[in-house]
Amino acid sequence: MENRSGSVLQPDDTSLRVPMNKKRITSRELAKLAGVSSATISRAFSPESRIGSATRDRILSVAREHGYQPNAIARSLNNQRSRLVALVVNAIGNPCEAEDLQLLVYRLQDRQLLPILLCCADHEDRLQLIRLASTYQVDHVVVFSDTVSMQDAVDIFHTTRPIIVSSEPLDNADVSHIRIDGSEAADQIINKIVGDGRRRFGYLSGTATSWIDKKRKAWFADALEKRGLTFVAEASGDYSYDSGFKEAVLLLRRAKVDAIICGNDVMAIGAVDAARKVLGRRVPEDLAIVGQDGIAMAAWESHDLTTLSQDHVAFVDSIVALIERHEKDGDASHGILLECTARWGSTA
Amino acid sequence: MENRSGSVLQPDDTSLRVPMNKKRITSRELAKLAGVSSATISRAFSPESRIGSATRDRILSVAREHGYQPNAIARSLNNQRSRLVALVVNAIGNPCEAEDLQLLVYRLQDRQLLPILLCCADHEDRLQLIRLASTYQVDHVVVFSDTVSMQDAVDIFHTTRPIIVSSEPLDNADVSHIRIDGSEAADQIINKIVGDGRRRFGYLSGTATSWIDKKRKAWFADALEKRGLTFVAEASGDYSYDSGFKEAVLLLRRAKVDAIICGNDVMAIGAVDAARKVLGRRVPEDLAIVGQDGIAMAAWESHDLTTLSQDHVAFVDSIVALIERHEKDGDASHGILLECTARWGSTA
DNA sequence: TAGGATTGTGTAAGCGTGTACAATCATCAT
DNA sequence: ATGATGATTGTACACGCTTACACAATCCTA
Repeated sequence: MENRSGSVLQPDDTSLRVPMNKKRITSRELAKLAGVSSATISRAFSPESRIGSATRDRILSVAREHGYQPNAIARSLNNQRSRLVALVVNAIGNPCEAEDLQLLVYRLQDRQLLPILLCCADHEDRLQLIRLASTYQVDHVVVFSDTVSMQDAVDIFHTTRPIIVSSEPLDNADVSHIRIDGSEAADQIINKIVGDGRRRFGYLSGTATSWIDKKRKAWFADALEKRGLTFVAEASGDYSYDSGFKEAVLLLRRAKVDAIICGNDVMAIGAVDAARKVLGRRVPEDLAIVGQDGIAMAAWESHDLTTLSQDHVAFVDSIVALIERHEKDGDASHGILLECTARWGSTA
Repeated sequence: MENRSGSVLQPDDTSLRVPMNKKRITSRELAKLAGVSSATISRAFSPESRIGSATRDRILSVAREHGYQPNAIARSLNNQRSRLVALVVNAIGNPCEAEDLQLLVYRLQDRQLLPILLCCADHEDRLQLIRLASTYQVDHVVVFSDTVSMQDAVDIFHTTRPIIVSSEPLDNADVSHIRIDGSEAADQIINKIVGDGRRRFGYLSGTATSWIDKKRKAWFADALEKRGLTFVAEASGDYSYDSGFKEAVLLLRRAKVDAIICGNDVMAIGAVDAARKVLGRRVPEDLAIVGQDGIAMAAWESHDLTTLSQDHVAFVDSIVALIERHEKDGDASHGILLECTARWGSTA
């Protein structure tokens, strides 16, 4: 406590701004300053409250002068409403999740909701992490990550109905969910590729623990089966470019395929690079490659990927719609179904 | 395939788990159940407290049984410590920010700190948004976005010393900052390109409101000047691929240049694509292109970009270090300087 | 065995809000 | 003129937790 340094010892430096290190002022102190009770302060800051408009103006002016803002923590404790939303995500390094997240955050901000971000991918104890977030009494939870089970989410957030993104039809009454279905689009894609005369398909899947990945694979497997075909080679990466690149090299070296379906776009881009630069195969002439997600990057000239694409705007709209319905009637659980579409590039 | 669920109530579905919609139990209620006072409950959950280990075990067991977790909002109100960190970002759609953010979030989570994410780019009233976050009594603020001024950050977070990322040397005692300097690396890059015989440089800058962008340009302009050169053409985008693509086309059509420096990697990739696909110029033979950021994608085979790269790990380490120093001694403000490095690809 | 130190627990007072209820006051119809 | 009415504001408590303080029980030392 002896060797304090910095601006503390400069009482002269009083600019017009609120000085740093000044303890935050409370509503009771502001009440003194404005000559009213703290209840009136509170009313001045909640638009629905009945309060004389002259009083309100005066209070707001004094508040501005002293840099007062109501303490959201105290308000949350009282209200039983925190205006916080937990977003449980695998990792935002993946462009697909980053793009969706970006959109969602904007939409939440517009509604004065603040997102708490939880990244599960590299966290050894996901549940502990999510449990921590749940103690902040978040108003809503959106689970993007398929590495945390729906039942765990329900258990941890007793009081909040989670919004789950999945590819399975769910019948759990305790959650609302958005189901992504790409079977139709996968069928179109397979139809086109088979129509081009290709018969030997490989699948390059993402993380093994991901059950969304299994579902994605099933969409294509079903489409192949309808035509009397199956995957003749398989490999498994981790959704990263590097893994797509490496696994594609291995797969192409050990198996004769003329088409590869990849678990996501980033891996598909890696696979294209591997095929062209390492194996010297022409894409799409010698080898068709298909991604999944429909990220912006897939449409760049340098990639121009054919991909099973999700409608990102509709997706985020759905999440926001579910949040709004939960705010209205906390009781009901809802489900939304979203269909994917084929986005045609030059790689298949 | 038959699923298209609306809002369906299913009251019979009672599993063995903690039932949904059960109101969260409080410490006082748990105290009754465990036959102790609520103070003892609190002690059981704070490791430093003096409490009999038998009592603690019993309480923790009863707590688990009833799904009790201390309410972090109430705890924060009491402690004056929320364990929340505000991350003020432009947009996470940009891979550079997404990668840094990803790393940082992991590091915060390891320290039991929870990030509140604020995206400023498309938000009309940034300050209002940030003000909202400040009411949550966040323990720390990290400002990545150069669209919000340092002084605004200080004003809004009176009580918290913001951590600012900038490219200017700051002498504001109220903030800690991390300064990114790329002048040395820019000089190396220019040296190499000039050594290759190129003399006509163009600059493709990012968002006009960004002053980091100005600084980046200055690094290269200075390096050119040292060699008696200047930028002979300029254009301005918004850090996106599309803008990089479009502006590069325009720039290349109206000016004769043999090298383009871009404000970030994503724009550089767009410029490369434009040069090759639209203008039919060979990169790097006819035209050198350089990016900035050093995102993972820049190193992909399909791009193999030469770029002025930041050390992302060191960057995030610095932020974490500043946070830890602030936790230790809230009084002092600190500064950290990070040098960029040149990362050589095949585009220059 | 006494007296102090140590340990474990309860009591009560906040932390900064929102809000039900009471109180005040001006307005207005009778 | 008077009581009813509605608009404002103050008072007091609750939200769920932590912690200073008090107090009882146990332990140690001489």
